[in-house]
Amino acid sequence: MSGTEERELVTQWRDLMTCYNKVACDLDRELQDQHGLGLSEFEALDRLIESGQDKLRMHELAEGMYLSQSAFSRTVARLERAGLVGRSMCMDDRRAMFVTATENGRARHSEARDTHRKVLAHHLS
Amino acid sequence: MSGTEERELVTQWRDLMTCYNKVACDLDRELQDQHGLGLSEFEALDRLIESGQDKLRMHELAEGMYLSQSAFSRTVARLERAGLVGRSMCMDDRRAMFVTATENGRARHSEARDTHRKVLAHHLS
DNA sequence: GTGCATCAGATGCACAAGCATTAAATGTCA
DNA sequence: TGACATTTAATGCTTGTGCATCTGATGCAC
Repeated sequence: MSGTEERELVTQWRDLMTCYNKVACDLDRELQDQHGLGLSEFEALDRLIESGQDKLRMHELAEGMYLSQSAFSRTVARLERAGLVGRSMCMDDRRAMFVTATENGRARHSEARDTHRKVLAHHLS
Repeated sequence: MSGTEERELVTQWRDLMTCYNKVACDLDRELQDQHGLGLSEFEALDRLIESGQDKLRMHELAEGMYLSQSAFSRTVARLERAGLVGRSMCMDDRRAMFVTATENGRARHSEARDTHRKVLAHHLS
């Protein structure tokens, strides 16, 4: 790997970090201030509702998310504590838990969605 | 904003999150395991050494970094505790602190650099 | 000079993250 | 059936982060 290639790689990575952190930070602040939702909370809620499914297993919802298993588990716990999702047993596999959006959850998501899209539009191309 | 545009925006953002978190997590783990350096620690050390300057003010070094002021302050404190950088008063402006890489700091950076570049090359185009 | 805004950096605090571990249910194979 | 590995999700623990605040030093206007 040449020195020039290295430099480009590092520059690319730094740009990525800067961009990600700017957006994530701004997004988190806006969602928190205006809707009382953290970034990962919104993300989980968003994916749950947009899946079109009434209920999803934890594992299915976690799929494709950027969080570790433990962080995800706690995120859903926070959403549940806030009354935005409900959890129920899965009878087919009693290890698994179903997650469902509550009415409050859908309402909150609907409100927060605009903020989310607006911040993204502002930062990304 | 049309629905299609929205979808693209969200997809773009999710890809960015996924990519960033994969790289950051992997990078942090490798740097930590192999060299006892956290991601931000390496980043600060890297920028300090690559600046070509013998010493930099905290503020100058923080410039362009993705961290908040407090997080950056603590990062340098950790580096100092590890003996990788030194801090000294700036006589021109006694509010400011100079940061300098120590011999140990340069050595550690030199070792870690390869790991860093390798992980980046593996993940980024 | 005095007063006041501003700036550099450190710190108290609350919280979300990852790692390792745990508990219980399920799968597998003899 | 019984023993053992695997999977699903939760939890104890430590640590890094951002926000707000604090302490000093500097700049500026009067």
